[in-house]
Amino acid sequence: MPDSPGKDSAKRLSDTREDDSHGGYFHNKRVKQRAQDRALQAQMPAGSTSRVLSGCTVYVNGHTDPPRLALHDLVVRHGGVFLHYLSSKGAATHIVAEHLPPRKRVEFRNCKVVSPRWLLDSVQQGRQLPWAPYSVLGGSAAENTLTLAGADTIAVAAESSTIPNASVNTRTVPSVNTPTVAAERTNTPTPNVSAPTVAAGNSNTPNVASPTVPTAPAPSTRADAFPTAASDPEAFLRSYFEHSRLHKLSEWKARLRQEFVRAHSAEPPLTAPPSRVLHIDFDCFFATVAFLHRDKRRFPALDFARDPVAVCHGRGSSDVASCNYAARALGVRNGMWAASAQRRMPAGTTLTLLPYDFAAIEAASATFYAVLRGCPDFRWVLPVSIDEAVCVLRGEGEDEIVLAEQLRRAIRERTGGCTASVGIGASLVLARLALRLAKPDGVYAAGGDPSPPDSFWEQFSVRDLPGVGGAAAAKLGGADTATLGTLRHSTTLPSLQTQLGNKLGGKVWAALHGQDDPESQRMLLDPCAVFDRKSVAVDINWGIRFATVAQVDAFLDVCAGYVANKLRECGKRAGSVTLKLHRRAAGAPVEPPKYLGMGRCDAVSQAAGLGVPSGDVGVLATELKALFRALAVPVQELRGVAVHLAKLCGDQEAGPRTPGQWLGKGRVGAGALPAPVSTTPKATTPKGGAGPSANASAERYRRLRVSPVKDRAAVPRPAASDPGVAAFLEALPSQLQREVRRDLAGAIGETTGGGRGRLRAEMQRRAEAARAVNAHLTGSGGTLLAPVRFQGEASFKRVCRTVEAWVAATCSGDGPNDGPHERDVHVFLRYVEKLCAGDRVHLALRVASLVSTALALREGSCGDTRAYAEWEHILVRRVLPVLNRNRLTFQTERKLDVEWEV
DNA sequence: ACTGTATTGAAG
DNA sequence: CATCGCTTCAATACAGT
Ligand SMILES: Nc1ccn([C@H]2C[C@H](O)[C@@H](COP(=O)(O)OP(=O)(O)OP(=O)(O)O)O2)c(=O)n1
Ligand SMILES: [Mg+2]
Ligand SMILES: [Mg+2]
Repeated sequence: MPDSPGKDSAKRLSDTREDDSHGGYFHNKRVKQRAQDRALQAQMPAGSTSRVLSGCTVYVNGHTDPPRLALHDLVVRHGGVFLHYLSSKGAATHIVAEHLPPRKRVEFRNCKVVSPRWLLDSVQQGRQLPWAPYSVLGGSAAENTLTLAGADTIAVAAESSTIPNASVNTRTVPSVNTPTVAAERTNTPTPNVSAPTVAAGNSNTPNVASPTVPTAPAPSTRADAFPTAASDPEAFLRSYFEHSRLHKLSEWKARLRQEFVRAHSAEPPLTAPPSRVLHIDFDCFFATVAFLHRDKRRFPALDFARDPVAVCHGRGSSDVASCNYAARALGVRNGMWAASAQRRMPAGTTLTLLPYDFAAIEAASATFYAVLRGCPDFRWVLPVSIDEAVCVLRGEGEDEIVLAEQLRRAIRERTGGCTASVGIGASLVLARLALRLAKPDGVYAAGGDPSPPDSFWEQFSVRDLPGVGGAAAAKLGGADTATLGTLRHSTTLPSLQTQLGNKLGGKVWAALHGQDDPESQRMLLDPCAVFDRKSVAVDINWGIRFATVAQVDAFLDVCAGYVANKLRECGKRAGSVTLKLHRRAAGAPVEPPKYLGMGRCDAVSQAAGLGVPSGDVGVLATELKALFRALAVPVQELRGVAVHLAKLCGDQEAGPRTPGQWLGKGRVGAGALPAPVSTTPKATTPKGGAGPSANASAERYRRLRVSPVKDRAAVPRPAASDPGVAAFLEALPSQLQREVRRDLAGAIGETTGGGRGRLRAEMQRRAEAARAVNAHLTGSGGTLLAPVRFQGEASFKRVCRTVEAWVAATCSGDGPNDGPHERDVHVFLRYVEKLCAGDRVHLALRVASLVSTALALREGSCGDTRAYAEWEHILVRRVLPVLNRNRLTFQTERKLDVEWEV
């Protein structure tokens, strides 16, 4: 027993409590370890952790798969307590083991002894699952039903017997990926194939849903039984991301990068690139993990080296995430559809489709990175993805092949049989190419001075070069590009640059000489700068089907919430937001071949600057809704929605033009920014029962005239502008600002010259957009908007005309009777409020901006400054507060650069 | 010559 | 039943100044 038995029980008790402040120092190793674990979790990126395992105290007994190291990471990451020693049986809430020898079986007969699967599945489903189905001691349950987070239900066969099943594959697994017999790999010593002693799972594994096992239908009736993007956007997004491999790949990558920066940000960049780098990558990663963790009752005799295997969700248009090398030999590739893969099977051969096992993938990756980070030969372990890293060697790496084999072996043994391959070279590109030759389950060190010999290059096609995908390969296309061996002798730098563009041409040219281009080298010299996040986004291009604008608005709210949360987690704010939409292409079928897929689409996007960097969900949602209307994709045609935030700056950091500018104006100190519009009380509104007095208006007018205004270079202004109206303008979503300015430019005759190319396309798009927007606004579609009436007018367009006429009439300049009548103002305000209440803030914004446009136009020509001042007052003091009152959809945070009071 | 935005392509 | 087609970044083209 590692723990001293002499400890008094009070202290022992405190070990299992949350509070460790009872003493001035830690009393034993376990407490210290737990503190380390908490610190460890605190270090982990916020989004990657959870409280799923809180309340669990886990002890891992014996050899497990995934290994103790990976389980430790898992438990700590998800808020559990990990015990390294078991001082008493009661100390742990759960004992995790693959199997127990008879003596332990007796010892633990009253404990919850579960297979590691319980941890993996609990984390995956986001809640602590019942432990009984995972019991290692054997339960009596015949069948249990687990409810997934997404509310689908699957049948789970519980382990019915504890007797080691002779029919289960218990032979040791040296590796599942057999190396190719490539004569070329002469400098690769044959991998040591002496059998490690990791058994391939003893199968306490519950039967996880697989593509070939239909999931039991839910009782339906519940509205959220099958959440769709339209019916329940939040639940839809959660369920979708739960299942999306690409989402997870991106999320994992971001997490790894963040962890790297956190660990290494203090280190200075290198001044010269390292002399050797080692690129390591799991072989057919998802497929290998899925095979090793497969349901061995369903697939007892599967031979991973000979039988083609692929990982996917479904069977027809489902993407193959990863396929094994047996499948690749038959032409199957990652990313291919399952049906397409199956079509490549010769007669008599079947492709086995296995389900994803995301939790086991994470566990294997944790082991992989732990092994690499524990290697003292590496200066840095640069994460490339969940299954791949570039290791920067400290020295010349004399025994690099031996080292590589040691790593591969450690990883294989500690992941229960996942093989990784290693490529080594003098540059990133050479290591990458070598990795390709090494696969599967091998090592290849690229030599040659200064560059490898022709025999090396002849084994690659241009597609093998990093940065060369389908499009670039097609541009090269010619005969001399069959292999890199011929290409590197036949081409020239200018020729490559002509065909591929300046940068890619140069990159390929460098690669053909075994060198990294400067951009790629940045990762080796200053990885933290490269890994520092420069944008935040969410993309949903699956399951996007809407019938109404209101549904899209609700979806955009969820998107805004998602990115705002992500921003918060990484401690940043955004300076701009982009909405990118996919729209069914003309001629594409309404329902594409892929279930709920996007099909053939056109993509359109538009950005909006936020003025002041923001992370506020209300600001983002408002902009997004305005952008959606600007892009004017008919809702029925929508197939994809993406929100990208850019121009990030730190949470605390001042935006590009905030306090400095205020100080520059000779104003107040840094803390004295004006109050947010939304919180500006209308207390100061000179509301003398009727409209504003002429005096008050004139006074305000003068004051606003001299008050400081935002940098005019940064925010271009309409030719005719007044600070008061300009301030109002700036409070609007930027899309509306843009439209107002464009209207002004058009009206004043500052039209921009006609153009060709993109401008023409843009004009066309605008015209189409105008029609679509009209369809929204006039309500001609009927289904889009219930009418809100103004002066008996339901058509928004005609309302706009009425309002314009009204503004014109009140600014005609005939003296004291000029200015809007208070009763009209009241009616107008009520209309604006109704629009807001009817969830049509965008229309309210539009009609309000219309007024400001009309005013700005008139200010130049006829100069009734009194009427103008009254209007300005109405806009700023009465309309804006109404708009601001709608906090969810309108801004809550943006500040106006105008001094309202003083 | 420089700026900013929209679009494309690649990667895993 | 399907099925879960993300996300980040560099480069480029083009328009405006
Ligand atoms: N189009 C793709 C490509 C990859 N992946 C996932 C599954 C892969 O297993 C994992 C790692 O990608 P790799 O490019 O490393 O591919 P594999 O590991 O599957 O094969 P290998 O590395 O042996 O070529 O990423 C995916 O889901 N879809
Ligand atoms: Mg791989
Ligand atoms: Mg990889």
